[in-house]
Amino acid sequence: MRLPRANSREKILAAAADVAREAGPGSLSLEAVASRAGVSKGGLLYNFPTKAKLMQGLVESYLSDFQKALEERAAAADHESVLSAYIKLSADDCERPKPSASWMFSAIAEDPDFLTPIKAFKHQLFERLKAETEDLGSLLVCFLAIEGMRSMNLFDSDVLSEDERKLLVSSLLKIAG
Amino acid sequence: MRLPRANSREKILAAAADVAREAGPGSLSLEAVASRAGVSKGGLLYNFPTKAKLMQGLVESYLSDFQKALEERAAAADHESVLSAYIKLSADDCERPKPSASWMFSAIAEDPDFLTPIKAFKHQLFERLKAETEDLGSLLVCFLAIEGMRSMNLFDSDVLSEDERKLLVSSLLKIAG
DNA sequence: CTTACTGTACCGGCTGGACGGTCTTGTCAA
DNA sequence: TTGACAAGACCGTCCAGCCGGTACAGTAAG
Repeated sequence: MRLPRANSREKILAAAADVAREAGPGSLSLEAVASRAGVSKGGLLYNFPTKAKLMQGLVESYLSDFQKALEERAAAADHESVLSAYIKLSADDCERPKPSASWMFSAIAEDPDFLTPIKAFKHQLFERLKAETEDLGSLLVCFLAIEGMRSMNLFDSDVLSEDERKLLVSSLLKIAG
Repeated sequence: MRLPRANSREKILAAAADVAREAGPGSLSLEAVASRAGVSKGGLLYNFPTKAKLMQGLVESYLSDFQKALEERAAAADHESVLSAYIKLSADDCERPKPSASWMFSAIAEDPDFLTPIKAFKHQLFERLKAETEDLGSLLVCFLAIEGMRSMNLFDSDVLSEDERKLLVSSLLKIAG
């Protein structure tokens, strides 16, 4: 029934993220992903020969999406710092009530090393921000606070109210200068 | 070989945390925990009738340990705020290179609801801090930055150097007032 | 135009193994 | 004797990975 013109890879990746978010990270099985993506298990394995490759694909697409979004924001208003762009981007990401990256937990359970590229990316981003910021203390506070915001969103922990998050973002932007 | 009076429960809990940390959160099986704790599978199931109960035990002991440590610190120097105590406690916790709570990933994979008590605890802590702090903006930044520090430690992400972490902590303490 | 070949994309059943949980039997200390 | 385990066999379930098909698409010879 060869579907006309669908990029199966992206469909599968999106389906995997959906399954992890909705059924829980522990329910991210190949069959669940295949069924969700409207693809047979064989078709899934054709695109991703192993579960590890699927996880890797998830990480890579996550990272490239993030980098693209960050670059776009940083380029759009070149008078503002990368740090500000990062703050705003993260705030927008965390606006969405449901965590979009629950699959990360599945990846960690599979093998903690899957997160290595993400760590490397963060390290690189941090170095980039250091080069642009004069006050290291402020940068540290901002960077870690964003990290905290992202982690809370990831853990689906709604400790902060809407207003509080807005206040947080504005405080961070002020600190960032 | 019945050992005299060793509290098996705690031994098992500690073993579970060790297994998750060393073999990865995905390798936290009952057999692995039992073997690590020097206990038979039957013995483990005697103490924790089900895996869910084991996870629950992990969460509860984590929370009670944390609360105890926080209370001790806050009481030791009653001239300092709870926020300062929380900052210092978290800094000390993150000093240890290896994350001590990888089991959390296992718990999430098993069932995300296991984290509910932890979320509730954090919410409660946040409310307590709000009552004590006059500047909500500063509190938010501090609270989230600590969250970020803890999450980085949890994910075993060593983006910050030793010096940077110290600078961060002193910056936070300054913001906390 | 047709037939035959080839490669791509995908289907779906199968299996071997791991895991959680149960149950039975044995053992030792209080 | 009884409570707190030890030891491990056993079962049902689930799942990743493999494999043998299948339905096209493109190409190219005849």
